[in-house]
Amino acid sequence: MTAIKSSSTIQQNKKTALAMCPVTFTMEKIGSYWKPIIIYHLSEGSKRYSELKKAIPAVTEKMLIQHLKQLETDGLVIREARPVVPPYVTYQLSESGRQLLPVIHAMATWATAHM
Amino acid sequence: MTAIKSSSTIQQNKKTALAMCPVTFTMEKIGSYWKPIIIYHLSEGSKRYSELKKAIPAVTEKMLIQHLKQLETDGLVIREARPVVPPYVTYQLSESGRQLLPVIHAMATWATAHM
DNA sequence: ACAAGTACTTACCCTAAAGTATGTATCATT
DNA sequence: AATGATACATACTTTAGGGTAAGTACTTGT
Repeated sequence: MTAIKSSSTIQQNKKTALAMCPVTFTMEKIGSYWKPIIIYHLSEGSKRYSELKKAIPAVTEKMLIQHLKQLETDGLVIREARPVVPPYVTYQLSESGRQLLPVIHAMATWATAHM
Repeated sequence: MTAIKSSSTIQQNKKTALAMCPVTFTMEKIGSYWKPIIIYHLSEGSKRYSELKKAIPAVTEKMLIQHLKQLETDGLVIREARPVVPPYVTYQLSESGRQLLPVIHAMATWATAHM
């Protein structure tokens, strides 16, 4: 987890933008270019960590778990770990995560119309 | 305009993500946290540069024109300059820019439901 | 002569996000 | 005893985005 300097101007601007702009709030949650991809793949249903890795070959492991953790703490995905060896961990969209799908879908339709 | 290193892995990953994921394509166009705000303010209609500046006090001039230029070259906004002094420049959403409004709206509704 | 207004432009710096590489724990299998 | 599989963790480096500050052009008003 990267440490953030809450005193920096960037963070201050983000704060005010967040307070005033709901769109920016959503961007905060899904605004990296890996997160929408992860969410998209989870829209098909629950997936193991290794399945996600296979489904998204370009992502590095660091990025993958980093974003999965963020999505989890943001309440968008649910992590389930079975206490077995080797580990068996699955990720699935939460309710608010699923409610993001219209957003994802709206973006996808716009993109396909304008690529 | 910041020079970008097209050889970097980041850019390579973006390319493959763009080719495969329409959502990422949309993110490329509106994925900074100023762009959605700018688009939102232009959704009310054509605005002068100085009006946008007043409407979004936190944005610096550099960021504002930088993103306006990008939005223009991406075909999302239309710039009109009247050849007068002092300059009179207006910005408005293009057709594809207006078609983004459902996306913005979807994000806003999700945000207000989950803040 | 000089300030003011408008729409930029440019040079420089700082930070957060992303990438690279390597390491860890646990048990089953060979 | 070594290897493989799984799901991470962590130290270090690079890069793109954003911020700061200052300057430009052109004309009108004082």
